Amino acid sequence: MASKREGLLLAAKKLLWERGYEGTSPRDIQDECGAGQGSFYHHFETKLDLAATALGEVSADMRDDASDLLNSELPGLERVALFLGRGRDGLKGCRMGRFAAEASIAEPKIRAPVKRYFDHLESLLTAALDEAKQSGTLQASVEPRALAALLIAVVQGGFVLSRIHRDKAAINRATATALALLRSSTTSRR
Amino acid sequence: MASKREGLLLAAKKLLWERGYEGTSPRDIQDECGAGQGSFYHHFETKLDLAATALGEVSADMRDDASDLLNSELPGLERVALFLGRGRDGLKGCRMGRFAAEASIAEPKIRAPVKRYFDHLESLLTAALDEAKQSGTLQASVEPRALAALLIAVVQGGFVLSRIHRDKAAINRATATALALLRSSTTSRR
DNA sequence: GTCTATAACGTGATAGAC
DNA sequence: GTCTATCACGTTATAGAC
Repeated sequence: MASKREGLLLAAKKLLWERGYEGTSPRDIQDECGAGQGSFYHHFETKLDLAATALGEVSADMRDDASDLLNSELPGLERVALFLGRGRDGLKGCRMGRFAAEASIAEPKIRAPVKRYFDHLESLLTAALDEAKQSGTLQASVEPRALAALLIAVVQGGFVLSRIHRDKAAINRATATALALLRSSTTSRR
Repeated sequence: MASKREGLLLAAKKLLWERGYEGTSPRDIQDECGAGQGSFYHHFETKLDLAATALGEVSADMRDDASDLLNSELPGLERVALFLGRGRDGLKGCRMGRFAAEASIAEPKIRAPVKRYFDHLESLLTAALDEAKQSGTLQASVEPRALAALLIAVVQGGFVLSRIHRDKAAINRATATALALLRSSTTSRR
């Protein structure tokens, strides 16, 4: 029933990830999934409308993934280690962060799902770091919220490094170094 | 004499910073500096050619700035502190790093000046961190080169945070936190 | 719901006058 | 060197048939 609609959404998610909003035309999306102009504009009012729907779904999926990873029973710092240590392909870019440099980020419909993801991630990391601080694993001088933002920046900047150096692992070295630094500023060292 | 040529270059530098390569048309550049099509294609073969020239100059300027900042007489860690602590307007984006997410980064003429800047910056930071390690200010467990890449990632990711949260100071909080973390993992604490 | 045809506009570049 | 006119093509969308 909603076959073409789902196809268009799937194609949009793929191309928005690979090329961003400005780099993806309605025509590209149609060709990707074998739909015509009619299907596109029957199911979605504009390109922006389709992109907003697609990004809303991607944002929700990514928030769920982050929750699964950061809400475990493990100690706070180990949950953060899991987040930093999960392998990433730096050449693909972040499906949310890639829009930061685009003009399209000025569009509320684009920015909303993106910001919602980052706010959610920051909350999860802050909670984990706060727990680490309470338990004495982390130094008292660091503020969990500021530290959470820093770690998110490392991941986003890691994507930049990977793309520039054409080295998909550069981002993983950056996150590993961040974790090492975090652990080295830890109170309990046995 | 080379008045229009210089005007075109200046306009290109400005617009490439604000809108990126794909977001800037030859027409935009002409209008920005009051030149016609003729001037554009007399002085530059293509849009890519003009962009490469403009980015080459911006890259050189930025490398010089970085050298001035990081080659002082100060102790290694203090030079790094100067780099991290220099205020940035996170909403403007990095004139080199902003191309990382664009398809244009695949063009050798675009990528070359960008990569050259990041390589230079990494060398300068590595040297400063190496000195800090030699003098015992920094822990022996951290590798200067990996740490340098991490700090560059923090700055680039800081731009992403600022743009997404519409908070030009978000990047400065990220770099300040990175410096605090670096200092807290330091050996000599008086 | 899905298709093809078409339109209005912008892009990147060329031609040729001055 | 600089200008205006023009071009082939792509983009975002609308119209109307099936």
